Amino acid sequence: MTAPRSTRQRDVIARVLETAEGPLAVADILVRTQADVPSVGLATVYRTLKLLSDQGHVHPVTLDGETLYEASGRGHHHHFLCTVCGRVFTLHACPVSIPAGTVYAGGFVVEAHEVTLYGRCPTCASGR
Amino acid sequence: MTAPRSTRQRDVIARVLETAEGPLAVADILVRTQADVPSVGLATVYRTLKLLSDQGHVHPVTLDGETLYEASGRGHHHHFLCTVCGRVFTLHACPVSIPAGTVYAGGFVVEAHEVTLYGRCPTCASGR
DNA sequence: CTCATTGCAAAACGTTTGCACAAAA
DNA sequence: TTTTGTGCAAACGTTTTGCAATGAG
Repeated sequence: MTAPRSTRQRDVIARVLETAEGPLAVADILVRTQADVPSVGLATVYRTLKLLSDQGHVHPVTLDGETLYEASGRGHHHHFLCTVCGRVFTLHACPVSIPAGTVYAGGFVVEAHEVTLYGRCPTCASGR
Repeated sequence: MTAPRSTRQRDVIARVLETAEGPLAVADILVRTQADVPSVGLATVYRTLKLLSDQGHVHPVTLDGETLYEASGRGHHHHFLCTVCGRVFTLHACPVSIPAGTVYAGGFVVEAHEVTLYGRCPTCASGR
């Protein structure tokens, strides 16, 4: 196999995702990348995200109609979207127990699941 | 209040959604509507979907990056996306028990939840 | 040198909007 | 008539792609 050549842009974009607290919008990824590589363009961000996705290092999360990206390999988790401030949080708790291969609801073989919770985050819930 | 005037297009689009087995893509809604009203245009479909959404008769579902629409008022349900045939199914079973108001994962007040299951639908699972 | 990667600008795609015309009241 | 709804085409924002120039080996 041919190992992809390492490039500054790719490394920076990968690190932006890896160090993020949660999933990021493309526009967000662009500005964070430009903090290190000011000349980087939008096309490169999109191309790199596709490449990293194909390699499995990153994956898209569609949340509330917005496409965000997050680093893979962080273990099983879900997302919480605060209906007040709009921020997205990563929750490592899981309210679902359906092992892969479970036959559910009359014949549906479940391989994976995704849960999105909506409500008030700790900050917004405390009235501040 | 002014009751919206009934129109053929609107009625047909609403009925398309109401009689659908699950959420539909906009392109799908267009062709199904054109079966009854061949002259209908895409803009009218979008405008009508927005109107029906604002009235609460219909709501968008973003699934796997695609925006689909389904009729409201069908009770609590979730979606199953078949990884083989790509079809979306509506499941009235719910694998989550988090009543509204539950404080979850250390301070997150949950008001609603959404679950998407991935796997093989009954047809694809039976090897046909 | 060769060849993958980049930035830019143009194209493509899904969705929205302006406007003149048609339909309903 | 007045008013609302419609179709078309243009506009819009986001994502993708063609291409010439750059950068790495």
